[in-house]
Amino acid sequence: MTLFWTKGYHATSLKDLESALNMKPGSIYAAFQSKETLFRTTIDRYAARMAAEMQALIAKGPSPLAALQGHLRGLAELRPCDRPSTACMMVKSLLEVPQDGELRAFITAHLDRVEQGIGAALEGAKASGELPADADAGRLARRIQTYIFGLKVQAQRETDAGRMRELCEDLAAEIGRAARSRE
Amino acid sequence: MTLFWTKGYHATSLKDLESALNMKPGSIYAAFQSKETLFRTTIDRYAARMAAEMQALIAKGPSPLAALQGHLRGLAELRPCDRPSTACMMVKSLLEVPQDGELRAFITAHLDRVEQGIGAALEGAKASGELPADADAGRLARRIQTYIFGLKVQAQRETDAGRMRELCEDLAAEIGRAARSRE
DNA sequence: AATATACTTGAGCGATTGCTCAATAATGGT
DNA sequence: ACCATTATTGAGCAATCGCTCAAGTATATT
Repeated sequence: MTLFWTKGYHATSLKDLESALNMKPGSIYAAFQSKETLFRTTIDRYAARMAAEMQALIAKGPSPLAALQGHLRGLAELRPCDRPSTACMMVKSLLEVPQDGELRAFITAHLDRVEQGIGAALEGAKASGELPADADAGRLARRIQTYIFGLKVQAQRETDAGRMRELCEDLAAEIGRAARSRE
Repeated sequence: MTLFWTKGYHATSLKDLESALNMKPGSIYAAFQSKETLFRTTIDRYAARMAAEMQALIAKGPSPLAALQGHLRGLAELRPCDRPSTACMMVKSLLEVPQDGELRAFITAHLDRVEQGIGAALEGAKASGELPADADAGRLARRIQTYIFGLKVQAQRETDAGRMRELCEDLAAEIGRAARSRE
């Protein structure tokens, strides 16, 4: 996963995978049927972790909205040393994979699931009164996901930690404002 | 450019380039010294066009801020048939290229320039009173660029045109609100 | 201990990668 | 019309790509 995450699908060779997995080509092809299938499996695992983290985050936080705001603020602390890459593997893969291929559909399906996860959390926020009853949870969810995408791209190039913190703060605050006024 | 834009750097082979440029390998290596140099040249050209479009947009619009808002709304109309890809070639390349390489620095430098272009336009907005005099132009510029990044990623997966329009509208409106209140 | 089953090995396949270079064609100056 | 210069050609290089498979090694069953 680290390999695909950092180098991307095309730039990761089987030699890379052999040494990382400590397996010879034959074993790799016995376990996974092809490089693409292995990649797909990796994406699955990554998506599952992503969804679980999101779930845990929302469950642990004081409230769904506060948790999501906290998540956005947390993106300021992304450091290349902690994780393989500050970028989202899903977004990297989305942009790398051919437009009309099945891999593309596979990835977008996962992103849809994450978006719906956020949406479900926001529905919960509506039920508890944190969000107005007439708020459009799906629309706000899409917006939050867009913020996350944008922030993780920025994290790839931003060198100044302070500015990154400002940016995350701005977007987190923005979510709060958007939630207060009805959409 | 179309090739690198749609397929990405690694997935574009010299055979692809040969047929697209209608040149044999020798000529390509006489004109550009390597695939990477050709890619770099392409990025340069793309960045120049990007900057020029941005400049033209701001010059043509009723005001800098309105022009930027209009640009965000315009992202809803991105269609794969118009341009090679709805994604930004710069962002695609940023995510594909190795973290510490010189190509990375090359791309981030271009993105910095675009950000500063937006910042300069916002300074103009301050001068004309469209933006409060104490507003942080650079900070807002970074935010707008982040929105653009996020929206162009979303454009890669969003199938529903209406939802995309909503999203762009939300972010465009948000820029207006952020500009009105001081940062 | 013998046998059946499952997993691993690594040499090497054909195809493709980015790229070179001697030979050839086109161009421009006089 | 001539030659010097510049540009193009395309066969093909070494290296690498993703991948296969017969042979070998470990594990489980009896």
